Amino acid sequence: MSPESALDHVPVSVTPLEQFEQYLRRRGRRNTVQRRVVLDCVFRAHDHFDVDRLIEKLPRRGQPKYVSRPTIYRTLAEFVDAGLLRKFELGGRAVYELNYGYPDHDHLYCQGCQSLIEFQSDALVALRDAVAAQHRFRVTGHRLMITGLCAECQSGARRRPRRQPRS
Amino acid sequence: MSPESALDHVPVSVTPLEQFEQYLRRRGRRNTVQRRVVLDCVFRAHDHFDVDRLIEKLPRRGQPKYVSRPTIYRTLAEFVDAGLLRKFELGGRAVYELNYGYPDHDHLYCQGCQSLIEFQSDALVALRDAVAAQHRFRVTGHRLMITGLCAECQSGARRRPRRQPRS
DNA sequence: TTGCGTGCAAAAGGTTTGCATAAAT
DNA sequence: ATTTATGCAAACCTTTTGCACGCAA
Repeated sequence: MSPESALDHVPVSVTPLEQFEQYLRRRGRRNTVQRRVVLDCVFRAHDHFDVDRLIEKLPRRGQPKYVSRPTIYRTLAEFVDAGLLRKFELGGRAVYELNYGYPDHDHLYCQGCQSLIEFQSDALVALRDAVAAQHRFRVTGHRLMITGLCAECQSGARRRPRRQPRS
Repeated sequence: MSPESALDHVPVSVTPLEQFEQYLRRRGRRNTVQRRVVLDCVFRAHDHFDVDRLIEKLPRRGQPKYVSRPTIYRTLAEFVDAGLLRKFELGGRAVYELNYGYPDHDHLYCQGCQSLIEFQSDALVALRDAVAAQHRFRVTGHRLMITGLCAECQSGARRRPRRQPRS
C-alpha cells in the first residue's frame, strides 16, 4: 500500500448529506428542512424506488415533516443533478436508485415479481464502448435491462405481485 | 440445400398483412378498414416512430380513411401482440419499431438530435445470457440503450432538434 | 431584507376506458 | 343477427408549472 492510499480508502469520508450540502452551497441554494427530510429517507434503506414508494415512507399531509409531491419531484431531480441518485424509467414510471459510491450497474427485471436484480459487468462496458467507437459515437452512459423470470418465479407461481405497470 | 429449405427460404412469403390477418383469424377478430390503414402506414417506410409521428402520416379527422387516436393505440398494441412491432419507452413516450423479419437489435440514442441508431451484437446477447445464467434468471428479452452524442452532433451544434423529452 | 423554496391547485402530456353506434362476420 | 370495433369524450396517471406565501441566509 502506498502512503496516499490511506486517504483514498477512508471508507465514507463524505456522506450523501455532506455531498449534497456542498452541491447546494456551490450554487448558492438553500439547505431546507424538506431537502433534508427527503435525503434522509432516500438514504436510509432504499435501493431503488419510485416516487410513490418514497412517499409511503414520508410523513403524510398535516404531519410534522410533511413534504409535498411537487417538492419531492423537484428534490429528486436535484439529487440526480448532484450525482447522488440515478433515474430511469420502467413501465411508464420514473425509478430512482442510489448512485452514492456505487459502481455503475445494470438490471435484471423479473416480470413475475417486478423485482430488480443488479449486476455489474466490465465486459458490458467494454462492449458498449467498442460499439460506440464503431459508430463514432461519444458515450455518456447506457442502460441495459434484461427481462425475464427470476429463479424464484420460475419455480412455483408468481409471488409478491406489486403493481401492474401501465405498458 | 435440403428439399424443405426451398420453402423456408422463400424470402417474404408471409407479408405483415398476411401475418396479421392470420393473427386476427386465429382469435376470431375482425379485419377492419382501420387496422388495414394503420398497418399499411406502419409498414410503408417507418423504422421506429412514436404515436404522434404516425398520426402525422395518417388522414386527419374528417378525411376518408381517418383512424381515431384510441383506435391507433389499440391497434399498435395488437401489432405488438402479433409480433409485428416491438415497443419501448423513451423520454416518457412509447416508441415502436418494426419486428418483421428483423434480427433483434439495440440502439444508440443521440441526446443532441434525438436520433436512434441501430446496432446488432451477438456478443451482447452472449454476455446477456451469461449474466442471466449466473443469476439463474430465464431471459425473455433485453433492451440496451447507449446514450451520448452521434458523430454529427459532436462536430458543430445540435441539428434537427425534434421535441424535448419530458425527463 | 432579499430572494429562493414551498405548498396548493391546476395544467400538461401521454395513454386508457366507458359507452352508444357502426360495421364485420 | 350477433358481436366485435370504432369514435367520442372523458378519465387516468404521472409529472410539471404558476403563483402567493414562508423561510433561509
